[in-house]
Amino acid sequence: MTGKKLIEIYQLLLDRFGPQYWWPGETPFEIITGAVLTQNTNWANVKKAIANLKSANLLTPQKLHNLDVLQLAQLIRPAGYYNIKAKRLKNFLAWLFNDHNGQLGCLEELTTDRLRAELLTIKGIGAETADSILLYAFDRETFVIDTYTARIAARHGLIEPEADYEQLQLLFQSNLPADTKLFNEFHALLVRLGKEFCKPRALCSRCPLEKLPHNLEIEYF
DNA sequence: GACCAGGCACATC
DNA sequence: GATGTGCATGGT
Repeated sequence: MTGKKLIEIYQLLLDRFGPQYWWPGETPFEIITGAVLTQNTNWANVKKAIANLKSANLLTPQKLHNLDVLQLAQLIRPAGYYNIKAKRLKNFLAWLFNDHNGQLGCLEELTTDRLRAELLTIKGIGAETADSILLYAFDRETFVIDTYTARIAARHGLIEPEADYEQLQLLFQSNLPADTKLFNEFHALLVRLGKEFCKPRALCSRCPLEKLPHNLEIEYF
């Protein structure tokens, strides 16, 4: 695997789909909230939950921190898993207020490694959610690995299908220039590709990357 | 009605 | 350490 090849894939996707303008969210806190709500969930459902929070004028760290967890759960219901996600948002806010004065701005002072490590201590924030927050809310040079990215990389023989999160992240981070704009757009484009062409139980048909060596031994992932 | 969606923690072996 | 399971709504 070479950086050149990944860049070629990126350029091909950008030519095909155009810029995706990620992350869809107006503020860092909206991005963080969306990152938790979208766990294993269609973004259309997340939008409804975020719209509920916005129309209730509650989409700030302070207001959600003060809100009863059961009320929060009801507001985010459309996003699914609403009880556990309400708790996860509360866990994030407890950390923010207990350890960082309730100020997202305080997090800017932390190194990326430190911030990532702290995010991962929060129950409900795993590797992908942490990296989404780092890249899209804090503009840190971290490549986000999601289900689509893993599936696409495996099917196109960019990596072994058993590769874990760290190996996948290393693939992208060690073969691309550390550029948040690039990481942002590339990941968004991979999700776009995944949604349209890389379904779990069907081989891609007319995949935009089909000129790449497609590993036909791997039927499903 | 089955399948899928921009995961994660926890139980069990 | 690997594998299985609960969490849940809403669109196709």
